[in-house]
Amino acid sequence: MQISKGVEWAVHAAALMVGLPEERGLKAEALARYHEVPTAYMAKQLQALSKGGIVQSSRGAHGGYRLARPATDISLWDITAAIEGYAPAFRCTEIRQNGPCALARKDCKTPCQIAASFAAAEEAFRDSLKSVSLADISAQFVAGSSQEHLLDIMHWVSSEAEPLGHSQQG
Amino acid sequence: MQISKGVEWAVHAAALMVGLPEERGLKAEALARYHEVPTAYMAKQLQALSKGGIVQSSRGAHGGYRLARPATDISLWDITAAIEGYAPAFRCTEIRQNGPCALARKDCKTPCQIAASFAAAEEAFRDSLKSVSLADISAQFVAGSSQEHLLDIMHWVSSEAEPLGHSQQG
DNA sequence: TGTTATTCGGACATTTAATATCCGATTTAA
DNA sequence: TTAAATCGGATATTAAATGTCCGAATAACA
Repeated sequence: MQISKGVEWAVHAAALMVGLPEERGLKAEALARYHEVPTAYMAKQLQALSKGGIVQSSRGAHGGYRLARPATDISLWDITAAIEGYAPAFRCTEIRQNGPCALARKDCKTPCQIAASFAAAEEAFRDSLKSVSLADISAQFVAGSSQEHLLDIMHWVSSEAEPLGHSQQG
Repeated sequence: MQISKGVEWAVHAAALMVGLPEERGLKAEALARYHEVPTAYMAKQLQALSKGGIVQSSRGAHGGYRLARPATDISLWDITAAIEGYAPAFRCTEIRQNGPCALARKDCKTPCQIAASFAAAEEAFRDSLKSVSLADISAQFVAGSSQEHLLDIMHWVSSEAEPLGHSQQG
């Protein structure tokens, strides 16, 4: 029951993109460098975010990534699902249909109590993550940081942010 | 983000043990055979349950397993934790302390908003599983099953359940 | 009381998934 | 048209989950 390390990186990277000016983006290498993580693997997470519609990407010279929609419309669950997929963590293999007291397939239309209980727990997990947006994360971060540190970040972002080309392909 | 298959087996096995008469147990091989799963791997899960204090074990001839305490006092979370461990699924690697805008270690006494949000989601997951006991699972199962099937199971259990020895070691 | 059959417990392979990396496809700007 | 730059998918490597085996310990029986 491990959440991929890529989720952590993806959320941090997405949170950094909240502060990007209009029509500007950050390339994968810069996003990796900001947190000192391996560039190629960071790039892989960004590809997943792109496929999931969380970020827009631009290729070629002066390419990069930026959020595909307002930070208020991106939840932590959206990012987690984009990286980890939507498959439930608890996999019911229907072993109740096995063995000397096996249940017939026709009597297994509804999930067993065990599978249902885990599904409910996972729903509670999802709902909790859905209730937190990138905008929330960003706002709390700003509120809890010194002006010095915030200026430091703004300076770095504006020095790295490039005006994107026009081929933004989701 | 996968929950081990062993958790499914362990919960089903534990649910079967709810119906055991006093002072009787089921051996690992029988518990594996009941659901047609590999004996050695089922045994491994039972060892984890034993270490976690969920079941009592007896070795030697006529040995076996039985629940270590009332089914009302064993939650799905207890079983999940015994198999998967208590480590949180989201691992914060403190990457906020890396890179050109790194935070100083002394400013990282409290977890970041991202780690805190995932911790809250996991707590919701745990709380949901804690609210379901083995007794609940068993009761719902009985309520939803035909008398024919229930008799079938009772017959199998009483034919397999052995009177345990006196070396019950937790 | 010793012996033997039986069962649990931990150490040991194998397979799958997560982690990390590289090179080609595509686009922009000059 | 060319060349530089960046994303995207295919490819290695490592860690974890899955599956198996044999020794340690116990109880029944002679």
